Amino acid sequence: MHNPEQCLSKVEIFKTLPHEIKEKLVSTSKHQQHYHAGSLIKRADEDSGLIVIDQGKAKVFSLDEDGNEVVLNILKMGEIEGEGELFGENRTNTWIEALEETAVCSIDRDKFQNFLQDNPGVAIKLLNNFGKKIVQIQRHEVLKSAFSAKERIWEYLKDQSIVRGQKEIILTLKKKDLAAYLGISAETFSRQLKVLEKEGRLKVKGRKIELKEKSV
Amino acid sequence: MHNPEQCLSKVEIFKTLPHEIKEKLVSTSKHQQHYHAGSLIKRADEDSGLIVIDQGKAKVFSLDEDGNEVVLNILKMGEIEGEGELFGENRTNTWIEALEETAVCSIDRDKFQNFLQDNPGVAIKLLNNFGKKIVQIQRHEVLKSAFSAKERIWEYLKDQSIVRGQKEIILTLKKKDLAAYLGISAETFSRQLKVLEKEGRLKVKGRKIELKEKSV
DNA sequence: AAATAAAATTGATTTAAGTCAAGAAAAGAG
DNA sequence: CTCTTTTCTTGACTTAAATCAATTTTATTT
Repeated sequence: MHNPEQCLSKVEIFKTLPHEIKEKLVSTSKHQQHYHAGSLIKRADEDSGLIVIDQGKAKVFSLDEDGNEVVLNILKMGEIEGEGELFGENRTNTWIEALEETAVCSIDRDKFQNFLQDNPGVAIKLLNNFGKKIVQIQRHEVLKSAFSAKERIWEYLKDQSIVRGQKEIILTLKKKDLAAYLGISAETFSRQLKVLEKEGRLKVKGRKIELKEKSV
Repeated sequence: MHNPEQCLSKVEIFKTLPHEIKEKLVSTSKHQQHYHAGSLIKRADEDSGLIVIDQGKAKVFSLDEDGNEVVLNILKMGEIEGEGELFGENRTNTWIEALEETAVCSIDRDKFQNFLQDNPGVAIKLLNNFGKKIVQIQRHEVLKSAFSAKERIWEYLKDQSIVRGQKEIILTLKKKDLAAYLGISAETFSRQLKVLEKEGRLKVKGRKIELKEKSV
C-alpha cells in the first residue's frame, strides 16, 4: 500500500527534508486518494489545501461564463498545486480533473501555513517553486497569445524533445487533451500536425512523433 | 529628493518591517532611476533583480518570434516584479517598459536571497505575494483565452469598478495599452467599447467610462 | 495659438481557427 | 474476438478579430 511520506518525497521541495521534519509534514496531510480518468479531484469552490500528485496526471482548468474550459496546467507526478488556495487573496476558480488513473495526497491549508512558520527553509524553497511556476505560466500565456496553432504545437514538441533529450517523442497526453492545453480545438490540432508533417518537420506514427534533424 | 526607503515602503510586504531591518534592505538596493514613457526599464536578457515601482506605470511583456508583444502585466506604484529572475529556473524572457514617467528602484538578486535567509518572515509574506500573483496571472490567462473581445473589456471594467468602488471609471491606461493588455487590437477595442455603449451597459466620455446601474 | 505628433475611431477586407457533421481508427468492455 | 465507446481525422462552412488604410480627435511641442 502507498503511504503519505512516499508521496511527499516525490515533491522536489520536500525531498531533502530530514526524516523527522518530513514526519511532521506527513501528520498534517491527508491520506492518498484515488481518482480515475475524468473524475474531479477538486471543484472550484473547494479548499483542498496543497495538492500533491503521487501518481498519474491531472489538468487544472477554469471555466468561463459559457462553460468553456481553459486548461491552465497539466500536473504530473511529484508536482504540487494550490498556491491560489494557500496564499492567494480570495478563493480561486480552478478545477482539477484526473486525466488518467491518478493518486493524490493533500496538505491542510492552515497546518501547512504553520509548518512553514516553523520551517523557513521550506518557505524559501517554496518561493523558488513559485518563481518557476510564474515563469512557466507566463510562457504558457505567451504561447497561447502570440503563436499560431501550428507554432504552438511545434513549440510544445520542441520543448518535449529538449526535456527528454531525444527526437522521438511519445505523447503522454491524449491529443485532445494536448490540444486543450495548447488552447486549440482537436480538429485544428489534427490538421496542423499534418501540415507540420507535410513540411517535413516531423513524422507522426499514432502517438509517436519523430522530429526531423535540422528542425531541432 | 526621493530616497530608497520611501520607495520600499510603498511595497505591501515591506511596509510593516521594523525600521532597522528596512535599513538593511535599503542597503542592498539600487537608487531610484527615472524613465519616461516608452523607454525600457529592463531588457529580456538583463538580470535586474527585484524591481520596485516607486512612481508611474510599466508594462511587462514578452516577444514572440515575429516580434509581437504579449503584455503579461501592468505594474503600478508599490508593485514588484522579478520573481522569474530571482527564483525562476533560467533567465526569463520578459521586457519592462515605462508607460509614463516612471521611477523604480531595484534590489540585487543575491543580496535579496541572503536577506530572505535572515528574515524568514519576509519570505512568507513574499510567498503570499507570489500566490496572489499566480492567481492573477491565471485569471488574466483565462480572460484572454476564453472571453470574446467585448467580454474582456467588460470584465476589465467591472473589475476596475469593484476595486475602486464606483461606477465611474477613469482609465489610467491609454486605450491602446489597455487593448494590448487585454490581448486585442486597438481597433477591436474601439469597436467593442462602442457596442457595449449601444447595449446600454456603459457610457463613454473620452477616458471616462460610466457603468450603468443594473449591469454591475 | 499653430504646428506637429500620437492616439483613437471608422470602414473595407482578409484570415486563422472554431463549429458542425460524418466517418475512420483506436481503445476498452464483455 | 466481437461489440461498444471514445478518440482522431477530414471536409464544408462560419465567424471573430486581425490587418490595412484613411480620417478624426486628442495631446504635445514650439
